[in-house]
Amino acid sequence: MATSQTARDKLLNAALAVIREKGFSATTVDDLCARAGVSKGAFFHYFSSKEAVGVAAAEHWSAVTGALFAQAAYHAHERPLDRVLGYIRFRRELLRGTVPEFTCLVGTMVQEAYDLSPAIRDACAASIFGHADTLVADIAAAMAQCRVPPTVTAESLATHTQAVLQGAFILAKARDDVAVAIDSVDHLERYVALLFSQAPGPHPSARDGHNHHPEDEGQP
Amino acid sequence: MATSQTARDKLLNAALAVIREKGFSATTVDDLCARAGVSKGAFFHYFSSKEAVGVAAAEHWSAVTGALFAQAAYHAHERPLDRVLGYIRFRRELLRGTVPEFTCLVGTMVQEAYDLSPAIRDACAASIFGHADTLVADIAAAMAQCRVPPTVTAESLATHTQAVLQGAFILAKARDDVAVAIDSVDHLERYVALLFSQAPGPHPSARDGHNHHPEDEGQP
DNA sequence: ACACACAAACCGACCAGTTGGTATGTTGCG
DNA sequence: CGCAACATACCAACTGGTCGGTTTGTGTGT
Repeated sequence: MATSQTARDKLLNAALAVIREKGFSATTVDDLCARAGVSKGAFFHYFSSKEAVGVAAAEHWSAVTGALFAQAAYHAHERPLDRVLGYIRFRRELLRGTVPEFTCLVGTMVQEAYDLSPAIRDACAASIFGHADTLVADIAAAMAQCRVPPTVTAESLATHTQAVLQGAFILAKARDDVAVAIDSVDHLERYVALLFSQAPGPHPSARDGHNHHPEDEGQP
Repeated sequence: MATSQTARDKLLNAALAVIREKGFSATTVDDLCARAGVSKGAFFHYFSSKEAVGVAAAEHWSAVTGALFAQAAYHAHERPLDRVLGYIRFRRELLRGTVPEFTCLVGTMVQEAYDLSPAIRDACAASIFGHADTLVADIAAAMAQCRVPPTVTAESLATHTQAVLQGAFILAKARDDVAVAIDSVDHLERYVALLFSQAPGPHPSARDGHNHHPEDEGQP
């Protein structure tokens, strides 16, 4: 119900917005109270400390984004690879509006929380890697249908997609421009397409050596 | 140099360390003074504000890392593609020690500075994209020798490498483990290798390797 | 229907410690 | 001297957090 939104909900939604704009450390609890339109007493009624609202905001972020991706259309593709590529294209479509509107709350927070608060850092890590885990099944299914280099695992490719996205957000913030983020997502899509573009025969890799040129490592 | 290190130098080096650990907003000028072993008066003698030391730290970071990469060995490779891959491998070798020791100062700062200070954000952007620019010539030369998809540009691939690295730092911070960052750099190397290993298109004659280098940047 | 008990939700004034920044020095050297 | 390079003491504003109090909702006995 939008009408019976409790002060806790309002504070949590305010936290998503303000922390994405200013970062966690620069956000004051008065900021959150003002944005939420509640009093300081209400804040400390629901959250024992500023750190606690950081943890709760990360969990709230996981819930909100989890619902968004769960209902997205890319799951409907029949071929696993199309679901993976569909996910990447969906991420690109989300790159709209101002920078704080499409960047990732937990990616922003974890940078500051690394030293500040293990609890917040763990909540952010759970959000990022939990989201990555939702891709693993599709990637693994695609790998079962198509030969990829043997050192590639579904888990590492799933986390790599998150690395590219997080890095794209940083570059977009630096230049204050979405275009650079879109470019990186394009590269990510191209990488996945290339990885899975080899012939689908069940050949155990004979030729598939690691790309080490025998002539390099010469002399500096 | 080490003998006559002025308070400004000590503060700048302290800023590199502390801001990478705690982030910019959570760093106080007293933190910097304590780490540098100087007084607050010295701080405000050299820097007009906390924001000013952020800008100066970003510029100092550019100078330090610029020197590190300028003298690295990967420039010595003859084939441009080997220089590009050598850069990526060099970045992977730098992933050692604790997380705050290998992460990127300006990548950390720009997240917080986006809303806080345009001056800091611009200094961080200059550092990131200035570093990316040092790769463009080698990538362009590699593209001249090998066919890649037509939508790929040297500039966008150069910035993409930075996106992957910045994202890898975030994941490493979240999990407090270097391994996940190394994995992403592996994927980046594989992507570049795949991009430049495509079938050479309609003209196989242009593919025969080290024939003519339009220009060299000999740098022992 | 009504009065009452009781707890959760919420308010806003207040506090002690911290923050960025300043004013006023003191030192050392050409 | 005169000036740059520092140091010390200090301040006004702000910060996270506390505390007593008020409102609102809910169940209960009558």
